[in-house]
Amino acid sequence: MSARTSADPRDPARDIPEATVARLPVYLRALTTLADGGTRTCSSEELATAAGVNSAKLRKDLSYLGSYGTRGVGYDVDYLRYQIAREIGVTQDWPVVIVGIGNLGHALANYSGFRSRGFRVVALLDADPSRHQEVVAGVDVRPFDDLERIVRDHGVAIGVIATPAVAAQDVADRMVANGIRSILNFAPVVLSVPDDVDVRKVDLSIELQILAYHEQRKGATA
Amino acid sequence: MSARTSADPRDPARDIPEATVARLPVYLRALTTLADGGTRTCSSEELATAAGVNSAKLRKDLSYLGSYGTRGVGYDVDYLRYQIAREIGVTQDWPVVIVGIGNLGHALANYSGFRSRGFRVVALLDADPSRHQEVVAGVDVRPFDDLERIVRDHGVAIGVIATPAVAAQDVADRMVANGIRSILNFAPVVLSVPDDVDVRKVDLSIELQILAYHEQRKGATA
DNA sequence: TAGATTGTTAATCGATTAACAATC
DNA sequence: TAGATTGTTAATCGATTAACAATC
Repeated sequence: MSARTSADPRDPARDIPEATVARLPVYLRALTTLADGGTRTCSSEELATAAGVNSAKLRKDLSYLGSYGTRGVGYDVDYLRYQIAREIGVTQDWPVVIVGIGNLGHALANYSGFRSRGFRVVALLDADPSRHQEVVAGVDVRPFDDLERIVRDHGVAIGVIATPAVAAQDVADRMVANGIRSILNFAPVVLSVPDDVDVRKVDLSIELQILAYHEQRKGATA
Repeated sequence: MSARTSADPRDPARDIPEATVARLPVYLRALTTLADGGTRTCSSEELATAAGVNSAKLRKDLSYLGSYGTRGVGYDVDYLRYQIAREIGVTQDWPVVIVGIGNLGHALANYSGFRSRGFRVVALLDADPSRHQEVVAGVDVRPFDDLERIVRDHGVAIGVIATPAVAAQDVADRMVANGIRSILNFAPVVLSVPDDVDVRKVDLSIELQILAYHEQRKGATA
């Protein structure tokens, strides 16, 4: 009778399928857009359209969280939004550290979407001493060696790697050594980390290559 | 006897599973790293490790392309690299246009990984006239209205959207109107486009939210 | 030949979808 | 009650994996 296999959707230890987890932030954003537009209630059909999925998938996904709609009526936008935010964990504030303040690091530090969605950039780290005078997006750029102190002082659990490829594994090792167990990696390398560390990667040129593959095939059949 | 359902892996019109297509660029990068390090031949086990997958999945993926290994020996690194590059379509050069030259647009324009992987940024477009004097990464920033001419002159098939969310749908509509059928979207909105247009999205805060979900659960069970 | 490693098969697992009973 | 819409079921589809025959 492990908590991991509980069938009760309100059990916080049950597993939500990965594909569903990846879509919850999309639903959250769609609900926020609806709320900003003055919508108080919506059907699964409306929300699905706003999120770019079909309504069967949306309802199936929401069923893993619990039963937050009303049959014959639909969903209360604010209520559902809160439930999803709570499920994801963005009702609390997540301190984040960004390592590597090149063009991409700058863009990330300035990205307002982080703050508005529950993330707070508490430090920007760079190995280059000539950058340690800079202030980016109101945050001081600090030496990479400050990582340990910053993780401890702010309780950082999420690290973002925006360094060149050659530095990324070292940065990841140091993050892991300091207790960070969730890493968002923009460097084009496969990071090797312990099993209990989560790495998500964003690789711009991989995305373009996937598009190129399909584009090439469109040309061939057209 | 449709070409779409051909079983011959060398038939260029057959379908490769999406999950496999998304991993081919990873294999390509791993092979390039191996080649740069002087490796001439590798086993599926070595390549799989370098790419961060298991060897059964790697071999299954490669089997969709053809039979490019030698039993008992492994794969010739350069040969396999060429075959994957050809399959993806990055043996040719893809002209790309980037719209929206904020922090992220700058980072994308300066990203050397595009050029080295078969993509060439032919134009940077921005709606803000005060930016039209700028030169970023050796490319002039032009008015958004130049899109039609640039797509025509350079044969652009891939567009990158790095504008604020409110502008993204308009930009997508204009791209589609000008014949672009592959879009990489960094704006946090669901784009609505015709069926024959491919959209891939990169959403930084969604990636962080997925990490936050898992991080929250780690805390609960630890 | 003996050892090594690919390419393929078949079983399993997870995700998607349509349909509809439950119920507001 | 009649109409609308959710939450769930069950079928289908696609992806992963282990095992191994083929073959260098």
